[in-house]
Amino acid sequence: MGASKSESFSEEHNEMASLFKALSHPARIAIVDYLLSVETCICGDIVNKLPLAQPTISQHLAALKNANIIKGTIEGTAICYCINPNTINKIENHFGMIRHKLMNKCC
Amino acid sequence: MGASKSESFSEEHNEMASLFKALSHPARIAIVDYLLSVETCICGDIVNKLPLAQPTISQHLAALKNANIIKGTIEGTAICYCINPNTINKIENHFGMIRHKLMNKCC
DNA sequence: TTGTTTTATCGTAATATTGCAATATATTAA
DNA sequence: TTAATATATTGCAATATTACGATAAAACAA
Repeated sequence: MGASKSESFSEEHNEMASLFKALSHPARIAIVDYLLSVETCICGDIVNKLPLAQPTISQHLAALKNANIIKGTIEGTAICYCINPNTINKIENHFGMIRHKLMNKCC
Repeated sequence: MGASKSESFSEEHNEMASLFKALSHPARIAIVDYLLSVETCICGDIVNKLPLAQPTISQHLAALKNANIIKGTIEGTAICYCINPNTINKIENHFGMIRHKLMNKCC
């Protein structure tokens, strides 16, 4: 007891839940927001933008990277993180499906 | 240590994170999916559709209701849950913003 | 009233997340 | 090589989530 019974749910439901879980922390929303606000795919100064220690931010970045929401490429000693548009598309499609099904209902 | 430093982030970032957190469990995705699949806003048989005990489902429903993703109206001894389109709109708008910002970038 | 049905809450155990200091790793510069 | 810089990992404590049995609460039926 205590552990999530993810085996009991469909792969698609688990996948969407994982994507939303990756976005379920304000620091990770802020990271995505920051990555969208800079002209180029800017790197490690995320640490200076958030009120969290470097290891904590590294973990949040790893969570976003693990969910394929961002991707990072090594650039010298720094790493250049940027949004992965494919994953954004996937989430948008999910809500497109919800929107479509909602239109056929009253509520 | 351990607790989320939500005070340190903007209200909007916290709000979006809360919405995504409400959707970050496969059971809750499945509940939303089920509510979208039935013609009318059907009620308590969600319990029979998911491999979870009734108290657990009640908690998941409460989490969705608390995030304003679903709303429930008392219907005799049953409760009729259905999707709240306003909250779906809010999330869609967030991704609309992301989409808009992404278009002005290369990555 | 009593019994039935439906949903919510309590209590508790198992597990997961969050945050950070300390440390490790990797790349560049000198 | 050594030093400096940038990011990742480890280890641990605090907190949060998940799940369910037991029980409570609310609405209706008889």
